[in-house]
Amino acid sequence: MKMSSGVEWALHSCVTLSQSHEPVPAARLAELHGTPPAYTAKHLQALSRAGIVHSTMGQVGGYTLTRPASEISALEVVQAIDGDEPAYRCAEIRQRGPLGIPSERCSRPCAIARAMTAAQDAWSRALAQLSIADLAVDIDADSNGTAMPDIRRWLTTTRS
Amino acid sequence: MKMSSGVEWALHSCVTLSQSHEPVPAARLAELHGTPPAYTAKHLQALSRAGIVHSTMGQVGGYTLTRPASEISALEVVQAIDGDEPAYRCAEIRQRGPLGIPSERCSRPCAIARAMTAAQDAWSRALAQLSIADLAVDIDADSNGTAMPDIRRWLTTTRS
DNA sequence: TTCTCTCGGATATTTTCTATCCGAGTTCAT
DNA sequence: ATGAACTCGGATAGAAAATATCCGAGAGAA
Repeated sequence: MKMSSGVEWALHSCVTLSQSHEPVPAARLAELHGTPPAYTAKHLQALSRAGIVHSTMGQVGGYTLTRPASEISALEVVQAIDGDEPAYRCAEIRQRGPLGIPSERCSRPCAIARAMTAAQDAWSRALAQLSIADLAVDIDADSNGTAMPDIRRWLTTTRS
Repeated sequence: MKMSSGVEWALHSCVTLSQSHEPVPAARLAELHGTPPAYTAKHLQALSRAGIVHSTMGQVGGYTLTRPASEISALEVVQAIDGDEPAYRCAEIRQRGPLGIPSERCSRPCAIARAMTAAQDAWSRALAQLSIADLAVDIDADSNGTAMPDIRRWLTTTRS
């Protein structure tokens, strides 16, 4: 049970985008984060499909957040990249084998599946109550308030 | 982020083993659950390595639980099969790129990694407070009290 | 109108998971 | 005591998924 490495890039990208009201190209995000340009772009496309970022084509195009960073949860980003299907998928073992239970008697999910669903719900709640804006604040605090200004400055001044 | 399908087989196997004080061979568990025999055996070996089940060799050998089912958590079984390393592994993006933070300034983990760790902890807690005995009770209740007696009867009477 | 720069989906490569087989070791019956 | 049958255990192929990449389609600026 491991998460795609793209999740990390996507979350960092969203935090970066929260610092810019102008479109930021995928190649620029990849350069800032030191990640493979083409693969980073692919993950941003997933964010676009999920409605988290908006893509602008053309010469001064790039990606922008579709909503305020405080209204985008970390869970949305994770699900956009890693998929929204639960980690545990019940194969209905209880219906198989010599003691298999007929399906008409299986109205509610298996007890094991219920436990796994409850655990995943706890995981989801923890990420749902955390916004991209919260992450930006935390990252900025870790650097004594220099990280976000540095990003804003780099985005506006530096040109490849 | 998906969990190995062997987790489901392992949990069902542990519930079944909790109904027998005599060793149950891997092939028998596979037959009962309708799962691939060889692959089921491989997962039981993982449980053995984790100290959850004890293997007995020889003609009347098989697997038994090393502890009472009430003292074996679902989390232990999941970690034995799926591995105990966290789903999110921070690649330290904050240290890379033109705005990379020197490693000596990264005493605590990245804010994103902290959030992911907190989410995984919530998930782990939900599974840690659930025992194999609890699962057996729940599964039995779903069948109006017929499932566990049926398993005990099948284990003692049926012979391949 | 032309050109440059952007995103988007289709395409190879690597890694992981799934599934299987055969040998080492142990116990029971003779 | 001996032999035979049954068990687990690790090493071995095959399939699926994730990783990483490239090139074409589309939009805006000059």
